[in-house]
Amino acid sequence: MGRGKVIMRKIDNSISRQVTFSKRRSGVIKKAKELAILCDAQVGLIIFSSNGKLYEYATTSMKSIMERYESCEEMKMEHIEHQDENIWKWEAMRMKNHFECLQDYYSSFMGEDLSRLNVKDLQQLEQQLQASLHRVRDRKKQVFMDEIQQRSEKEVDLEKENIKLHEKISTKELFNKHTSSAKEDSSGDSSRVPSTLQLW
Amino acid sequence: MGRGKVIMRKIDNSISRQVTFSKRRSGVIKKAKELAILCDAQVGLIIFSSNGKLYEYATTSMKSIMERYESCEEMKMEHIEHQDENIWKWEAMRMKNHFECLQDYYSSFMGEDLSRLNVKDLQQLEQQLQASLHRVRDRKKQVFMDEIQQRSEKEVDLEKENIKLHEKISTKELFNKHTSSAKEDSSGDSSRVPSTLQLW
DNA sequence: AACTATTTATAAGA
DNA sequence: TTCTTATAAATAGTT
Repeated sequence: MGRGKVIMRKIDNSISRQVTFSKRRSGVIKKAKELAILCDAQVGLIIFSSNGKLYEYATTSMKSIMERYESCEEMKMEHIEHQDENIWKWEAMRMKNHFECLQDYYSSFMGEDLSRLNVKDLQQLEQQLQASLHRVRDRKKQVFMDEIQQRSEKEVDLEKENIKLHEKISTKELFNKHTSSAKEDSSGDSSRVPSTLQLW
Repeated sequence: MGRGKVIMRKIDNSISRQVTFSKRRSGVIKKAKELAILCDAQVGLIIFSSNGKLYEYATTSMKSIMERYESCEEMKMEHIEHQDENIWKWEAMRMKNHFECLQDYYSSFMGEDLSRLNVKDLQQLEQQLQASLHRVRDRKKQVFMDEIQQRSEKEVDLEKENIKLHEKISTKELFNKHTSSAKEDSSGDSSRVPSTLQLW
């Protein structure tokens, strides 16, 4: 909405960045006010300019909004704790969200014809995309590594337990053989259980 | 911006209020994102619908934004209390705040411990940090230059006034010499005052 | 700070 | 809900 389309990245020129900040800041605050009034919503908006100046808008008081937010967060946490069921689902959603966010940021570039951008712009875009990709990949790798680590630890524990159980059974059999006559042949079965892998 | 002008008051119809909320909520969040990206601002936006559902957007994390807000509020209070007392203290705190902002940005950008980063990432991070440092230094320099400029202007004014006073005194002495006999020797003192520097 | 050509957001309709 | 479209509103570039 202006004389030209705007590319979604930090405005290089400091002066025009400041001017745009001033214009858009008031725009966003106006929109927030309208949302609050029209839709009976509670809104809190905090903006720090790049030189660190604070601007704010809140329907009631920022303090009360932030308190309400905090209590909401607590509730969310509790909810997540209770559904320890599947971390992976949550993680997947987090990744999806992250990806969608990146897509949002860069879809404007992708949809446009890149021929309009100069070499500098393209290089910058390339770098940004690469950096983002790295972040996502790194995070993904980390998550996988954690999972493998966990599973490996569990495996070790199970193996140990397995060995103990074998020993127990062997001892019991020895005891049985010495104190009474053999009635059943159960020793063969237990010795056939593989000691290196447990498929639970 | 729609088929008709909209009156700024709570929408009566619950259904259309919800629809409008949904549309405008995403609009405001989009605007906030754009402001953050284009103008390199830090933004935190909290929205509660009239049914109490929470929606949010934050450039870094809401927690860090809120903390920064709190520290800013404190600063404001102190600044108001001490008023004009010390501009420099305030400036120092502003710089600190700015630095914390950068820290926020880069900690979220790179994850947490650097041991996981490769050479390329480290180099990139180094470059970015250097650029940021430059920004901070430039700002600092600017502040110093402004101060020097102010003082220099004040000095010039004082010098001018000084010269005028000297002239006045000289004239008076001349008048006194001509109209009455010499009683006191005060002319020597005034001529000894240096005309180029005033140590107030 | 204003202006205005355009883009963008969105109200109403489907 | 989601898409479409006419129109209001925001704003980029300019003065």
